[in-house]
Amino acid sequence: MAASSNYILATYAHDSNSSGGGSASGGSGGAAADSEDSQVGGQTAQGSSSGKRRRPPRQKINARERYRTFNVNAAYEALRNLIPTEPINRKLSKIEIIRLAGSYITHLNSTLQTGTDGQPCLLHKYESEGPARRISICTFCLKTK
DNA sequence: TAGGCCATCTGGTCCT
DNA sequence: AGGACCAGATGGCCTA
Repeated sequence: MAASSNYILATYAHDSNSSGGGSASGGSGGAAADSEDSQVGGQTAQGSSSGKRRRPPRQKINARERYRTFNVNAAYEALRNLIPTEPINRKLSKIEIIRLAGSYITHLNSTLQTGTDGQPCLLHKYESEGPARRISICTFCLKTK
């Protein structure tokens, strides 16, 4: 990740102050990289009789979007670092990060409410709802210490 | 090989 | 007008 972050910052800086040229397409990735596609007119263009309608150049916009995505990923990483897992460096997908963060917050809240760290979620649910109709298992309650 | 996950591009919309 | 944000499309990588 570190390498790619440098890459993103570099390409963002580059694309921001240069207008032309370099294809910024990194290794992976999808659609037509910042190419001449940013000037479309031509053949399939809608209508215009005199042809050659130029779209605004996309390089700068694409670079901004990459930089924005980079920041989003940095936030995911920061959030991920707050979630205890076993093993500690286990790879989590983005959706897992969000879901686990939610249940971890719930777990911490239950710990605060009950004043115990021994299966607080179960206890909290019991205290607030009476005898539970459904037993829900909290991942973080099950963790061995 | 199918499915999940991800990065990137792109066009649209909203905001400053 | 330009930037931020978002969602859809696309294609690559990885794993079961």
